[in-house]
Amino acid sequence: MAETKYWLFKSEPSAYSFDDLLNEPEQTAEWDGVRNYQARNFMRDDMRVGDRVLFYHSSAKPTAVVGTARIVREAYPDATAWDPGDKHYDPKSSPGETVWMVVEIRGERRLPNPVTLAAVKANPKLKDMLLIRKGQRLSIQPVTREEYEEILAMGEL
DNA sequence: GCCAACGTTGGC
DNA sequence: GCCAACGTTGGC
Repeated sequence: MAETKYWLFKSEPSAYSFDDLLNEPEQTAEWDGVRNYQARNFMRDDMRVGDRVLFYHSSAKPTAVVGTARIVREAYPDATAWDPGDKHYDPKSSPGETVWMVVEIRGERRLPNPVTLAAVKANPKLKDMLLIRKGQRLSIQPVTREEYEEILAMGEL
């Protein structure tokens, strides 16, 4: 059996929040609109059902990890890429020649105590997280098991 | 609203 | 293949 992996997904809550995810049927949503090759490669090549996800609110007050989720469906083509009316339309992609992919995630649990970016930066155990690396903008990032568990511990009161 | 950092595009 | 210009991300 493949080893469980750990991820951090960023979302601007004004566009799509953790509450939005929890309000979906089955708390499950397609993670579409990703238009970055590195993030796509993580989804396409590395994510497996059961992998754990930290859900992070960017451009929010405060910016924080607010909940957990799981990968519930592995990568398949992102149909929003060939919808001319979609915000993330990309003419490079077509049903015959897929460029962009999605996975599905299921919202799991809201953290009682959201772990703010400031709290992450203040914790020496988390000093290597990509999230706090200068200039790091990836919307999907790998996280180590240790980092994931530290965030969860901080997320309890 | 500003702007640094980064990825992508396109001219050459 | 280089690199300047441009668009986007995201913290502040």
